[in-house]
Amino acid sequence: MPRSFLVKKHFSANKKPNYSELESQRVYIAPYLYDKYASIPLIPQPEILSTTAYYPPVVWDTGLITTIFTAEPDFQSSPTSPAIEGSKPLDLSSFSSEDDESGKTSDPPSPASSATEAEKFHCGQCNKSYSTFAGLSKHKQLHCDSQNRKSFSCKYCEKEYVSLGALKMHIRSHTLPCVCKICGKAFSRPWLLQGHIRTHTGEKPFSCTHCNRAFADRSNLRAHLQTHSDVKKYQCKTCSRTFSRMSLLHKHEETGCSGGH
DNA sequence: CTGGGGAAGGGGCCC
DNA sequence: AGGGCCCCTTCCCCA
Repeated sequence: MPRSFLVKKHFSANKKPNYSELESQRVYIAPYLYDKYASIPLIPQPEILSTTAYYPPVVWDTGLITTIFTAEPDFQSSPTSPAIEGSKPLDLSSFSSEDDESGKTSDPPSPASSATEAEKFHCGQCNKSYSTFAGLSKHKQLHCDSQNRKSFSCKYCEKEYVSLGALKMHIRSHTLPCVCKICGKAFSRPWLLQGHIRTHTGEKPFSCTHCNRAFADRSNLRAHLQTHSDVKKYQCKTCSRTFSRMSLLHKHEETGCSGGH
């Protein structure tokens, strides 16, 4: 069943996008998806056009996919993108629940906790460390340099951001420039569209090493891995019962933990 | 009712 | 400085 209820419609009537600075932006297909790279000049759909300039959407169709497959790569595939090598399932054994316990958790990322001797740039305000000056500068701009903080307000909603980049990214959630030609769903970012495309292709590159299941989404695999663990990640403070997902814990708490489970 | 899967949104960090 | 990717989280559906 389509989950269009979760997808903001691209043709909202009260949208009046006119962000000229975003006009020239193109949406790229990430290289790790099809092992090719393409820059796609786009033709806005009539129903989302206004008399003002508009943020051009990506329109997916089979012809586009063909273009992607035949396009000359414009840059090398990112080494930090282990994801998709053809349609070969990925071995995510490193994402076992044990690793999750010792590694990243739902806690906010803590640069200091992963600090190495190379992280020699320290924030005087909060003592966090960064390996590069650029990293420290961005941190200070976002969090610890209040006198330099600026407010970039979204014209579509009440949200404010401390950087133009953050605002631009947020605005995409309003303009939804990435449109699936197959079903018409619109997404804010190319990789969200990529994930969506997998629902059409059936591609599931993330496989569980404990069973034969495979997943289209890494996070879903991570959640699945919890089901193989006796002691799950999310624990009720009242009854100590553990759950594989935070949502299940929340549901457990909301329905009233009796403390005796 | 509960647990798990599918799909998607969005913030933060790294390059 | 900005794009890409990772990760967490949420929501809904279904068995």
